Amino acid sequence: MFSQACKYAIRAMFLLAQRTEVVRFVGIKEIAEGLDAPQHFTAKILQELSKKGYIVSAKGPNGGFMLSEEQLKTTLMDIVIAMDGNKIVTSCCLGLSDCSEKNPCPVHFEYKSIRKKITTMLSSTKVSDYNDELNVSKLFLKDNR
Amino acid sequence: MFSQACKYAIRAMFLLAQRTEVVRFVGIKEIAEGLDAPQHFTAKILQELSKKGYIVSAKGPNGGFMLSEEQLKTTLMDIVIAMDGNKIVTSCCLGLSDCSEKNPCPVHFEYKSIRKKITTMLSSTKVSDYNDELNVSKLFLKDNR
DNA sequence: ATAAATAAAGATAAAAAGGTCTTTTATTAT
DNA sequence: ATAATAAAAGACCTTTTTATCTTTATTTAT
Repeated sequence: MFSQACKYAIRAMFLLAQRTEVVRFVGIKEIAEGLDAPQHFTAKILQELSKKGYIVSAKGPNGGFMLSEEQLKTTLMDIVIAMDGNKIVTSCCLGLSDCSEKNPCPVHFEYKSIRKKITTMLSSTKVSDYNDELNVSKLFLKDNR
Repeated sequence: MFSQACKYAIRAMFLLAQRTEVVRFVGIKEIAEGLDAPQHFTAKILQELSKKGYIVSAKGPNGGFMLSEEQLKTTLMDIVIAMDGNKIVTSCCLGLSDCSEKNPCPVHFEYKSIRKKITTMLSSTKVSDYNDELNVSKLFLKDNR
C-alpha cells in the first residue's frame, strides 16, 4: 500500500506530533530510535518533509525537528502524497492507466468504494490525533521487542 | 497494493476464464497481447500459477494455457496469495511486524475495517465472475489505446 | 574565535522488482 | 522419424527502492 519511506514518514510525523507537545527539537537519532528505523534513511525522509514544509528543522546543538502549530494539523493524506504521490487516490488496482467509469477493469466498481474508504481515512486523520494514546502507550510506533 | 506480477496474474486469470469458455488452449503470445503485458514476464507468471495448480498448461503445437472447471472457481484471493503472499491479509499498513489489537499502531483500528473490505472483495470474487461483461466489452483487461 | 553538535547533501552499496533473451524440453502434425 | 510449435527453465540485465557511509554546512555554547 505505502512505500517503506512513506511508512517511516507517517510514523515520524506521529512521533514528532507527540514529542513536540513536550520538548522543542527532537534529534534524528532519537526519532530513528523511537521508530526503530534506519537513522540515515529516516534523515533523508525528514529532509524531504522539511523541504516540503511539513516539519521544521534546525541545525547545531539542540537542533533537530519539530512541528509548528500549523504543521500539527497535517493529515496522513498530505504525507502520503508527499512521499508516494497521488496514486493512492487515482490508480487502478489492476494497473490499467486509463481505468475509469467508462473504461472499467473488472474490479473497478468494487475497488472504488475501498479506495474511498482509504482516502477518507487518510484525509480525516491528523498527525496529532493520537498524541494522548501515544503518551500513555496505548498506541505504538515501533515493535515491542 | 499488489505487485506488478500480481496485477498481471489477476488480469491473465480473468482473460483465461473468459477465453476458456470458447477455445481450448490460449497461447502466451495471445495472452500477453490481450493484457498488453511483457510476454516473457507474463510467461514466468503463468508458469508459477501452473506449478501451483491454478491453471493448466500444454506444450507443443496447439498448446498454451487454460482453466479447468475447478480452476474457474479460483478466487482473486487465491491468486494474490500465490503471487504476493498473505501480507494483504495480515500486515500492518505502517510496517509494524507485531501490530495487533493489543499492540496497535495509530491507524490499526481504522485500517482493520479497510482490510476487511479488501479481503472480502478478494475472497468473494471468482476469476470467471466477469466473463459475460468481458465478452461484450463492458469491462477491460488492458488500456484502450 | 573555537569546538562541539547537528542537520544537509551526496556518493555509494545492497536488495528487490521488473523485464528481456536464449536454450531446453515436450508435444503434435506431417 | 522429423520438423515445427510452444511452454519451461534459467541466465542476465535494468530500474527502483532501501539503506549506509562520508563529507559539508550551519548553529550554538563556551
